Amino acid sequence: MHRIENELAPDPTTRLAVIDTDSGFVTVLAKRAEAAGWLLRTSGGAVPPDQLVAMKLNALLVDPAVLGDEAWRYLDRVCSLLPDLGVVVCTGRSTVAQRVRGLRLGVDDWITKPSHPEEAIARIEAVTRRHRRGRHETESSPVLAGELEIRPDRFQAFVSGESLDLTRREFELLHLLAGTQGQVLERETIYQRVWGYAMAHGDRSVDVFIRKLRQKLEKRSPDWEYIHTHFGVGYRFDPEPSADAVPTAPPAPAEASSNDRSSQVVHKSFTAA
Amino acid sequence: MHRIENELAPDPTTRLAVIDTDSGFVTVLAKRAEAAGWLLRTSGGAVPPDQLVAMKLNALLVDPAVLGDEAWRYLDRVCSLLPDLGVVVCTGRSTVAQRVRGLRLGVDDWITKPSHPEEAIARIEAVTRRHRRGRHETESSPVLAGELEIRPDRFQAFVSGESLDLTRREFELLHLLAGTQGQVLERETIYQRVWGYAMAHGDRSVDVFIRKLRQKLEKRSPDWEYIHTHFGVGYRFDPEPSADAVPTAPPAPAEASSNDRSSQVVHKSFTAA
DNA sequence: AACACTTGTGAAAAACCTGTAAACAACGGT
DNA sequence: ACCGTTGTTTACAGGTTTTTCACAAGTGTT
Repeated sequence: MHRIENELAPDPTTRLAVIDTDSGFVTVLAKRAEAAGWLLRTSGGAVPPDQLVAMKLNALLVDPAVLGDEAWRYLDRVCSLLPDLGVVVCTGRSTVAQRVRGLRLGVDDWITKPSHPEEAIARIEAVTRRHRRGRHETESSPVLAGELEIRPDRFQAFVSGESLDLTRREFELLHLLAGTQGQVLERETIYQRVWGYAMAHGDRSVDVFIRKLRQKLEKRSPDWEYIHTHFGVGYRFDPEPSADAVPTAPPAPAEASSNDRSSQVVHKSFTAA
Repeated sequence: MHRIENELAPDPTTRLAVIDTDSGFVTVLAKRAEAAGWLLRTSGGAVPPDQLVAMKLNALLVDPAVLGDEAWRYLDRVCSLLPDLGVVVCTGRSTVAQRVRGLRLGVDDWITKPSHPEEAIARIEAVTRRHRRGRHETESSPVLAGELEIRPDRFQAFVSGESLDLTRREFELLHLLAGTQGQVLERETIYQRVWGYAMAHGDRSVDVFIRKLRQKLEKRSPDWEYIHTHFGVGYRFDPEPSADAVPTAPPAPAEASSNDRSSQVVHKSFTAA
């Protein structure tokens, strides 16, 4: 079919932190980043490296001016502590010597203000792109949800070790949903992210795949409900034990239980917009 | 066909090609590059992408001015064919739009003349640094998998001392797979890593080599299955004894078993479902 | 209650993927 | 230039997945 290559959000989760006090610049940047579907966090001062680790960032944009005397030391620490993080420095004036020093330290790109936000974004993209290629392509950290274990490295989901036998599309749909737990996603959004291009009007593919997913989930994990329909809107992924599940039972599949709604929330803490 | 020589060595040095006619700039750069021990090749005009492949470059510095009208097309082709190549563009004047376009295309950095050679070098370094990190080390230590012994020092695999008679490609494919045991690798990834450049759409080389590998594996190690197909995705290497293998045998192939990194024995918790 | 619209469902059709074999091209050595 | 080996391309059969479609069932509104 026709694919309307949409440049928007081919990568669902770029996590960027900005350390800068130039509010005008940051605002524009934030708008652009949001449009691209990035997760953004801004700070007006140095963020301790261990906090950066906790944020699981892909890229960091920093103006050393806000770091004061500690700037070089800070950059050095960050770069050597987080070799997988893309670091872009954005300064007012700078000398060749400074830039060379920074780049040698481990900074990936160094741009100077006034800088067009679009270019900053493009450079951050370039840096993270390179980065992603370096480290093993696929985002391979498993996701847990209800009884489910979603393993990107196998393109498959499991319940207590048993595969759901998902096809590729099914897996990608599930992975997307699980990655945005608790959020209602519209069909258009889902289609765009999973299929990679814009959904044609009247296309029911998403519904069909949701059904297939529900079937396979039901088969392996009968006592949980994962995908909820929001009439007129879309779908929401949120694992919860079925109302009609046998709480105590002789053929007790009791082992589950431990997992309750509040504990799933893990991810969302990042978007402290 | 000129080529930077000596493909045999693992080659820790940076291999850089420069496409530019600014002899002054190039000369200084060359001096600096030589001092750093880099292998350098310069050209006054576009170098066909397949020649770039043969050069096994780490980085390419190019002034689009010498490419004329073809510049964008050329950059696009090079970047998509060689996603692992660090590409730095170096122009006279340029607009934000041009730089953004370039970076989006896959260019890693874009600097403008007049540029201090030291900075150019530093940026090329930054661009290749990323890349090198991800590059899996050409380990020469033997790998054990099922009944297999894979010996990179011989470019060959053995079963109880007997060679599988793998060709070079076959060996590299097997080595890659064995090095990522348990993970599903997509064809594109496999091709990229083994062949060194991007897979053309519709290329079946990977499948064909998988079959050859399977044949040779079957011949020497009939009771094991090594390569698993994941429909719509790719292949996964995970040695496991065939279902139909003779469990007890006088010429007992029992000896294997050492390898359990990919624990087939999934922990089925007492879910008496 | 009737209506317009949205969503669930099952099955057929179309598209796609993989294993296989064989032809073809490129290369290296004699 | 010839020949065997290695790597690439192509064609096809058989199977799997994805898309499409018609209709049933459900939801919210007038």
